[in-house]
Amino acid sequence: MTRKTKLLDIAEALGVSTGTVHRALHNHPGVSTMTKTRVLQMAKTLGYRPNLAARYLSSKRNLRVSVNTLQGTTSFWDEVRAGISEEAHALVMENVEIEYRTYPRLGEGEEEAFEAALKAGVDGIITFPSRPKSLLSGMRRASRSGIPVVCVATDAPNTGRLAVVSIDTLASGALAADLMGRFLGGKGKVAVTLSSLAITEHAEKHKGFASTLLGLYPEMLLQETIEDHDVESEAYEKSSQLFKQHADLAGVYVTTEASIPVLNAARDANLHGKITFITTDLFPALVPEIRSRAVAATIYQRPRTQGRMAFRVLHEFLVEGECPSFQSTLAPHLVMRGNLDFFLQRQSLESSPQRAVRLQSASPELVEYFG
Amino acid sequence: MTRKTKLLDIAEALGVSTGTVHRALHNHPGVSTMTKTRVLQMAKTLGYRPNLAARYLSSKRNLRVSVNTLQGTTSFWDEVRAGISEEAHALVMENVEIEYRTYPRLGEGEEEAFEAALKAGVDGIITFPSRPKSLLSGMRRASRSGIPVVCVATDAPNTGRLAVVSIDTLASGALAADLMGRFLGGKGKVAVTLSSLAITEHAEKHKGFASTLLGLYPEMLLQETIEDHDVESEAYEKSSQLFKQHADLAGVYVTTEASIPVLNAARDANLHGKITFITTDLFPALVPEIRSRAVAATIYQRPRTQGRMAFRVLHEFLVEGECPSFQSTLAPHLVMRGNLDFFLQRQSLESSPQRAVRLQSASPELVEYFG
DNA sequence: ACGGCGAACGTAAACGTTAACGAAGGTAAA
DNA sequence: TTTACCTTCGTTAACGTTTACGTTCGCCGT
Repeated sequence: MTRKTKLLDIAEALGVSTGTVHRALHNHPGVSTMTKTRVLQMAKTLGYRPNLAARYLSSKRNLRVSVNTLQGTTSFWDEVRAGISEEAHALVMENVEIEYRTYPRLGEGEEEAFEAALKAGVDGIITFPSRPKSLLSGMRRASRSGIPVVCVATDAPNTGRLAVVSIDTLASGALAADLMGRFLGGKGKVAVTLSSLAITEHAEKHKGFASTLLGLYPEMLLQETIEDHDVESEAYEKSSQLFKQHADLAGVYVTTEASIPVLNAARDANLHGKITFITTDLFPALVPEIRSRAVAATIYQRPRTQGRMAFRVLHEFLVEGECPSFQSTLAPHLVMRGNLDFFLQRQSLESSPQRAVRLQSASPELVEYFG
Repeated sequence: MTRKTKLLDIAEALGVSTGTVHRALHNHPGVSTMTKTRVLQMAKTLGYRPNLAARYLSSKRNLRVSVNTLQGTTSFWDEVRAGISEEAHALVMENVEIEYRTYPRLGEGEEEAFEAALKAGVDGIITFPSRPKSLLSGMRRASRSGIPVVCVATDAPNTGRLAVVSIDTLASGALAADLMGRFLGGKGKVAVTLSSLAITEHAEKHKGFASTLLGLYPEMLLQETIEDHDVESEAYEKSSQLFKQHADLAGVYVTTEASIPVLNAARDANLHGKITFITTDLFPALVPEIRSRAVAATIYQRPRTQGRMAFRVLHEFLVEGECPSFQSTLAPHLVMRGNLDFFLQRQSLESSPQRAVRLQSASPELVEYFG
């Protein structure tokens, strides 16, 4: 294989200077249409690919990305932010500044945060579009200005966003359904509780659950769905009512983040050991419920990995002008009593990443890490 | 925050030249002990961290890594190699050459491949130590020569290897046990088939399965374990015998790669629908078994991700002199009939990674990707 | 005293890209 | 014609590290 072609190769092949080639390749002003097309053509035939090391070394601009997420009452978004921060830190090469903009509740202050990020002139945005409609205008504008926006956890369709990183929602629902069917021996009444069918993410999980359950376990009965709008009291009230109406309920798939109120409602209705629960996410309050086997299984949405992926996609686009894919869906992890401890251990390990250094051949310049 | 300290900063602070600083930091000859310690001290107080872009741009040495794995009859190792290749390709910055050395069978040609890699003078090795004892001498030598070795899929203890990337084996076994217990309603006879208890990986899976099963489902009975040594006929014979001896067997956890012979033995013993199977890995022949529900669930070991992680760890060490951790364990994925299709779709997507480019702000230099 | 020889250190040219500045040439206004 | 001002392009100094090569020294042996 011949040496990699560089700017100078293109320049010499055309009898121009590297400056002209650079301007042509980057759509900078000051190049005639003729030479620009000639440069582009030659770049293509020579198979030019930029040397990122040289590019970074030369331009000391630092990228600024805004991370707009829910405030961290639930540990989910803390983990997402941790994943983003980790991946950003791993890119020692680059100089990335991360600005966190959080909003307290679903849809509250979401649009303002986005506008603030735009006004601040960031180079890219990672956001959780809980209310896609309210963000539509802002995201469209960002798209037109060439500012890439990556959605995490849930999609915002038709907004011109660069990419979306999320759990495979259909697969999550389908897995929950198949597990539920197996756990219950293929028969019984089951129900789903979720935040709101208006959110793409939850609607798809429900769809995956329903279609798989009906397809694989035709003897099972799916009751009507509960929407709690992420309000704990609403979750408790509505599920209490559900348990009252269906005393013979065998299983519940809880897609809500507010799974504790649902469990409490079951406990108060004296259905504690009688209902098989499959929940979503993994947070401290859920741990004893899994350990006591009140919850049969929970579907872990890997927030940290979602954060890492989101940043990686955005960064790759900012640096290279392309990104791996428009849609990155992760397979969820299944956590049960059996492997719960391994998960908790993994989490605690990840949150205090003690970097390993090999004494023998470590460069002396790295001694600082020992402290 | 002040600007990053560079070589020149250290040099000026001490009244020496950048060349001396560089030699001191890298243990190169030609520096007095006095100045070397002074440089190291100053580097630490100034918090020097090398600029990797400049480093790479300057030195055009390319890294060579050897990947020693099993020949790709099973799709597992093909996926591992694909993951390595993917991650290597993603590092556009660096110039990494990957040399694949494969051996036909477990322990056959393994040592020779390792010696060949050492003799070829590679900068790092990724290997699958199926017979850790046979590799011990070679790996010890590699360690002394400062050549990092990363183990994939299974560990090779006390060999001085840099790191190991594998599935969390204990968690895998524990998850299988908990699922088995739930599927079977907490009672019944179950058995385990595996390759060999001499392989760390399989021994740990068995340990996780056994302890979780006995701990969580005290009414279940665990029969003695079958070792098939990765020979298909042996797997068939021994499991046939098992089914004959225990006609009331309720479930089998198949950790072997040779799960098909076990399923066939059950079919020939007319136990087809009566036994709940939990298998390992996901390969074409297993797909119809899952679809027909002969296999209740399979534990997917994410070979591609293992490959990616292995390369990433090795690369980070080669470039930065440190690595994220000595032990990277991945959580396995659970594949059932419900989410099978999503997994197959994901695999096919990953194997033909169609890169997405955003037309609007894509640099013209990237036009080549459209072809 | 001379040459030779290391050890210890300085010097400067690479690596490929970016961006600021300058120099041609042409056109339009004075 | 001169002045000014574009457009189009060439020139060059950064960016921080690596590395080959030069330069001092002091020391030894003849």
